[in-house]
Formats: sequence, structure tokens, C-alpha cells
Amino acid sequence: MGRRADHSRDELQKMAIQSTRKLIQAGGLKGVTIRKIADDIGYTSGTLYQLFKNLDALLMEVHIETLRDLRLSLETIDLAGAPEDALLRIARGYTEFSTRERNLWNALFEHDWPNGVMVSSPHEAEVVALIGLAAQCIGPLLPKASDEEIFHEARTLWACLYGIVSLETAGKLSKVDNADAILVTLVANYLAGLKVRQTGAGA
Amino acid sequence: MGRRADHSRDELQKMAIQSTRKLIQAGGLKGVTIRKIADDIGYTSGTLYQLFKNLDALLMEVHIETLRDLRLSLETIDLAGAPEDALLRIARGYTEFSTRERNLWNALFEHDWPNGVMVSSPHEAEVVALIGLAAQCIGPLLPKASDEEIFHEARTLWACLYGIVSLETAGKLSKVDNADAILVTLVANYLAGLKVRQTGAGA
DNA sequence: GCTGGTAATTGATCATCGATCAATATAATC
DNA sequence: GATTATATTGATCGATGATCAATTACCAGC
Repeated sequence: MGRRADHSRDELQKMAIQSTRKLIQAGGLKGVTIRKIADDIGYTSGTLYQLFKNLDALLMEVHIETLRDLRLSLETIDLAGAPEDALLRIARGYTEFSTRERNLWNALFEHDWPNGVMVSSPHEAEVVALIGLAAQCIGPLLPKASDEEIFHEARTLWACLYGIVSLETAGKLSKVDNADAILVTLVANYLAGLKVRQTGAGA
Repeated sequence: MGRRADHSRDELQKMAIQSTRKLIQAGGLKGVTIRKIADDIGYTSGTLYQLFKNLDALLMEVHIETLRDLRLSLETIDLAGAPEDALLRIARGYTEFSTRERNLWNALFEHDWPNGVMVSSPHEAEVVALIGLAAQCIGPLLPKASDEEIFHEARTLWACLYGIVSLETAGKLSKVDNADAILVTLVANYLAGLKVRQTGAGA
């Protein structure tokens, strides 16, 4: 078969991305193969390589979508009120998303990139936006701190949050401690520490 | 070729594990193939399947060794003195190990297990022992807490530590914030929070 | 409405992967 | 030395990501 008029190039790309997303949701990263995607959209494997450089590039598109969905989900959360409560709401929104979209979220990190480090501007921008949410929460606690310092604290919290959720979804957390209990402990201790150190009464 | 008398079954297993370890060190998890291992020990792929159920089982042996090495490395650290300092020494020992043995450490978590959750008693025991080290550090800070509560705090710290190191080795941390800076921030805030909450002055 | 050129799509193909298993050659036993 | 047992091989299978010549349909020009 030669050229078809069924779908435009853009349509095909969108179809492939959605199909890949669906496959990840159903069976995780290892459930994704070029041939399954091709079957699903009614084309063959060769066509996919005209739309994307390789499977990694296609997966990256799904990752960017996942991060965007996560951000949109967290952006609906009210940040008003006590910073502790706001941050806990954000953290719980994070765990709620990663639980609901476990396979998509896992794929973000399971995926090991050929060059060692992945590079994608949209991807990085989404991550910065996400950490910015945490920064907004804790900003009021640090009136004297610079934006860089606030972002540093937010990044620290974000890395911890990632660790907790990652171990949880991988089933590597304890059976007695669930992710939420650990989350609450982290936020409580971390913010209490932030406060006391900010006021100069710290250790 | 038929039966050889070159090596005993135990010797072969040890050889295979060390060869696998070497391959991971050199090229990460994806650098490991059954055929490379077989070549390296001077046997063929079929033999490996008589020694191990599959590649996953062989990798699990390497993981257990890695965790043991990490534990032995951390157990040399002096836990005396201020809990903050001891915990920071432990945390830095952790990052030092995962930096030095980056590929081995990454393999611990990159590896996605077929059943979803991995099960191995030696593996779990090593993890418990590792978290126990953190528990020893912070125990003195919580004189009134039960062992379970102390372990819960230690597990929380350990999950955070994992998150930081994981994002660092994956190149997903910021360029401005290195792992050590984030580590210091975490330990300082977390322990300051622990103290203030313990004394009942907390938020 | 035909025709030639362009571009999209195919599907065979390649190297490689983990895994299996009948055949085989050696060690162990008597 | 003959026989049994088993360790080891290597061909083989199905599936993977990726490539590319061949094919075929669309499109522009007339």
C-alpha cells in the first residue's frame, strides 16, 4: 500500500502518542512495543519511524503529556491557608495522581535514556512548574529568603516526595508504613524545621 | 562438549554473579546480556539457565551483594556524637557509595520485576538493616518514642534519601543544586523539626 | 482525464535479545 | 572397561527495535 489520505501527519503523531499512552496505562513500559502501537493505529512499524526518530522519542511525548496532566491536576489545588496544609494538599495530590496513573507515572522514571541524561525543553519546563507549586506553598514561611533559596527548599521537598512515591509504587515501602503516613511525617518535620531555623532558634 | 570438571556448581554460580556485577559496573543494566555473561565465564548461555532460573534471579544475587556492600560500608561510620552529624555522615556515606558504584546502585531500582513486586528475604533483610542505621542515629533525639515510631522516622528519611540520590544519579536534579546541598538541607530541616515536635513546641 | 513525479506506506529483513531443549560428550559408578 | 548419569553445548524459537528497497496512492500540470 502506498500513500493514504486517511490521516494527516499531525493526526498520525497524535494517534501514535495516545496509543502509546494507552499501552503504558495497560501494561507499563514493558508492555509497549513498536508493533503493538502500529497495530493499534492501523499502520505498520515502518510508518512510526517516519513520525518519530525512535521509540524513545515517542515515549518522551507521552512523558511530557503525563507531566502536563500532573501539573494541571495540582494547579486546581487551593494554596491558601496555612503553608503546612497547602503543602500537604499538594503532596497528596501528587500521590493521588501517581496512584491513579501508576503506570504512566512509573514510566517517567523507569525509562532509562540511551545517552544517560534525557534532554527535552518541554519536559524540563514542566518539572520546573511543578516544583514551583511547592515553592509557592513554602514561600510564606521564608519571608527573608531569596527566590533561589525558596526554590532550593522546594526542590529538596520534591526530591523527597519523589522518593516516597517511587518506593511506594514499586512496592518497596513497608507494609506497616504506607505512603501517606510517611508523607505526613515528612511534611510535618520538614516544615517545623524550616520554621525554627528561619526564626534563628534552630539547631 | 559434555560435562567438564573445570568448576563446581558453586564456583560457576559465583563466577556468573561476579561477571554480571562487572558488566553492570561497566555498562549499567542494559549492558548485561546472557550471552556476554556466558562468554565472560567461558561457558555458553544454556549453562547459565542450569545455574539460575533466569536472568532476573541472577541479577537479584548481584543486588543482594550490592546492598551488603553498601551496608558494610555504612557500618564503618562512627555514629557517636550529635545525631545531626551522625545522620549526615550516614547520608553522605550513602551518596558516596551510590556515586562510586553508580551503575550497581542504579540497577537496584532500574530493574523492573516481572511480578511487579520483588520478593527475596536476603534483599529485604539488608534493607531493614540499612534503615536500622538511620534509626540508631535519630534514636537519641526521641527518648520518649517507641521503636516503631523511631523506625517510622528512619524509614521516612531513608525514602527521602533515596529520592535525592536517585534523581541525582539519573541526572534529573538541578545543575545549581547538587545532591549534597539538598542532602544537607533535608537533614537540617528534618532533624530540627523532629526536635521541636518532640519537645511539644511544634506546629 | 490523463500522466509523470513525489511522497507515504509497506513488509521483508537484520542483528539481537531471553529462553528452551534434544543431542552430545564427559565424568562418575560399578 | 562398560554403563549410567549429567553437565554442556549450540541450534532454535519467538519477539524485539530499527532499516530500507519496493510498491502504491495521491497530487500537480496540462
